[in-house]
Amino acid sequence: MAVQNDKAQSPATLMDVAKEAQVSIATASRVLNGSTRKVRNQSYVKVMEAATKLNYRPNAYAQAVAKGTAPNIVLLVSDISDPYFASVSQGVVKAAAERGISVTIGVAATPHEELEAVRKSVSTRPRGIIISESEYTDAPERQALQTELTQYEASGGRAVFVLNRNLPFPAVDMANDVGARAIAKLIVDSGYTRPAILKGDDAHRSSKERLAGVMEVLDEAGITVDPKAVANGKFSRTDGYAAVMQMARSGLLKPGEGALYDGKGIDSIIALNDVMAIGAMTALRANGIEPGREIGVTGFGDIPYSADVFPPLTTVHLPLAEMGQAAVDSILSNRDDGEATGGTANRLIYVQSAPDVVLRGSLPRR
Amino acid sequence: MAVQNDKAQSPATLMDVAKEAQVSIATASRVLNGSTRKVRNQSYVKVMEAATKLNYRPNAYAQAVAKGTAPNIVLLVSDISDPYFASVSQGVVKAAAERGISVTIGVAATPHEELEAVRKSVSTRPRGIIISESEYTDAPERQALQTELTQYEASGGRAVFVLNRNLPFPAVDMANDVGARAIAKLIVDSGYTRPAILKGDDAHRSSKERLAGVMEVLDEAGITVDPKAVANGKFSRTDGYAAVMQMARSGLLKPGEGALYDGKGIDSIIALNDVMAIGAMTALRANGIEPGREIGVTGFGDIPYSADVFPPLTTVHLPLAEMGQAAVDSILSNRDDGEATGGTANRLIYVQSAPDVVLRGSLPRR
DNA sequence: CTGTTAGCGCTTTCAT
DNA sequence: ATGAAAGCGCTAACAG
Repeated sequence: MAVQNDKAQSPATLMDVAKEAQVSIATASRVLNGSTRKVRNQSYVKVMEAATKLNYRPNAYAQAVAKGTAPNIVLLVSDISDPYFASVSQGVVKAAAERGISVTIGVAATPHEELEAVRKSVSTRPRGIIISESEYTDAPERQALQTELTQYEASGGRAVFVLNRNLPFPAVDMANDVGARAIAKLIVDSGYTRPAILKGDDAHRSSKERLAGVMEVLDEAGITVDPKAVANGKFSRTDGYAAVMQMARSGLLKPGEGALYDGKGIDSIIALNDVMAIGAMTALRANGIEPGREIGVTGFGDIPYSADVFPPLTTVHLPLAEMGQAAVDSILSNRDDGEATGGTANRLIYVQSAPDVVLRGSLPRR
Repeated sequence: MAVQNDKAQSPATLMDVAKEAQVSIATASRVLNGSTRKVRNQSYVKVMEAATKLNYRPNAYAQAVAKGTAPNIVLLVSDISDPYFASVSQGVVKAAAERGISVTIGVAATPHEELEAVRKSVSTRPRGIIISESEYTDAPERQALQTELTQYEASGGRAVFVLNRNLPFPAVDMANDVGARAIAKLIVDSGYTRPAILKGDDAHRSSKERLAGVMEVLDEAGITVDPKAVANGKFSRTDGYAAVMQMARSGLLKPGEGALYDGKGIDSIIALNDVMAIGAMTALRANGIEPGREIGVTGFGDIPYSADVFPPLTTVHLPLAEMGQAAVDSILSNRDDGEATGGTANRLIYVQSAPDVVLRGSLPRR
């Protein structure tokens, strides 16, 4: 019976390589990792050969400890499987990969989880922390989060919010209000007069801004939104679906029966988010109502699949992936560039493209 | 003018805490991180207070170096924004988080990138590497990848494939053939006789298995698939769309004109993957054909949004998130449990639920 | 160009 | 129960 020799065999270390190549460990380090190589060609070759032979892989953690930082950033989202976050993540991962930086994705759905996630992240001393969270601007954890991030920045890290900045840190932002006004204008111009609105939590920054923009235009147009036609929810497919089902159950959807708009029912649904809009469309169908025909629907975000539902969703285009990239760029940018403008704290990072309306089939002219 | 004191201020270290609490660094370590705490209550309190006061956060890298491993696993996908991967990722992240493990997500779209990603991952000495890649079972990198992973396993790591294992390592698998036969049977039983098939690359394992299952049933039913009605592509929305557009351009879609099935055209589309099916439906519409009415459509996977397209997609349900969880479980499971069954190499990890067909509107009876 | 030698922050025997 | 000290694998001065 063989000796217990199938134990885990640890990977070759720099020292192993140095020995094999008969050079000092410092030299080995220089050729294998160091930047400006000032090594004799002969040693270089010897080290490379030894490394290959031993299948050497540097220990990233040891490097990180020795250097003080590691080439990685962490991205916090509330749900990776939400197409919105998926698109942002894609941009983040791509931009990071191009710079040789890896990204750790953490999921945090509640303010509490978020705080915990940030704490854990800080332990990892990343170059930056991107928070692409979507809920709650005012939670009890808010203060603790701010403290944590401030501390983190003081130690050289960079915190960046994406689209829903609710604390004094740099943030990638888009003109939510502009997009909201555009979509509302389209509603008005297309002849709709009795909209329902599907919004997010009032503490949700983006939702609030979009709502404000929409209301402004509606007001100007002399359209009064029936309070009963404004539904709350999270920015999720499920809540969009639920909101419409609720309206249906209350008999608020059908003209005549409904108490909405003096019994005339709604003629459109303005969802402040694409997935809500998609959920709403499905719910409409579940009630025998053809979305886009009987009731116009609009979204916000232009996630990839908004073009594949039927009728295809008219929505506001947000450059999701670019926003993710911008966040990474911001983290990796020169650390002192905020000095001149009074610190980095409140810097807003705008992505080039504007939030334009994408016209598709879900909102035909009346 | 103040001294340059706004420099990055490094976070408190264990030593700082120890000093502050007036105990040894070892004691501090024990209360803050060590498992079985055998520390006097008094010291415990002192250390905790000091840690809080100094806002101590352990340096994860230093811990990793000292311990030899770190609590993290890496997940490789080819595209996070694909709902399929997003769902799997969700399961992975969730399961990992429950065990206090963080997951680093890497994106690798080509075999080459994949190999590079694995190499980089290994540097990070993770507990495990999950590969949820979808293309190419035979690429030149294949051998190198196997070597790399074998080495990795030898050093105590765990490699796990998800659904598309193409190398001798453990894999989370589902009975693709069973699902495929079921969907094909449904096609036949529903009265369809002239299907088009949208498949992935022939080197793609899942695609191959599904195709085989479908063909088997079709054969049994005496249905001969017109070769021109079989389209290749990647498992992507875009390729599904493109495949159908291509058929349309070639005049293969419409009865009479088409050369398919003796000029009678296809009556259904069997996509071996949901996103392809969704792309195909949109393409059908772009050609004035109503999916689900004129031409039946089926998918495979049951991604979240397959219920939101119209008509809702009839597809094979795959427990995506559960598969991700299973991969994590496998990595974290006892390392020696494979011994009895002749090693861990070829172990297949089946997830409980079966690949059942989900009946929705896209495939009405004829 | 290359080797020596301190650390980096933390864990973990080994004594006490 | 607690402290001293030896690493973990690697980088970065600092001398040659």
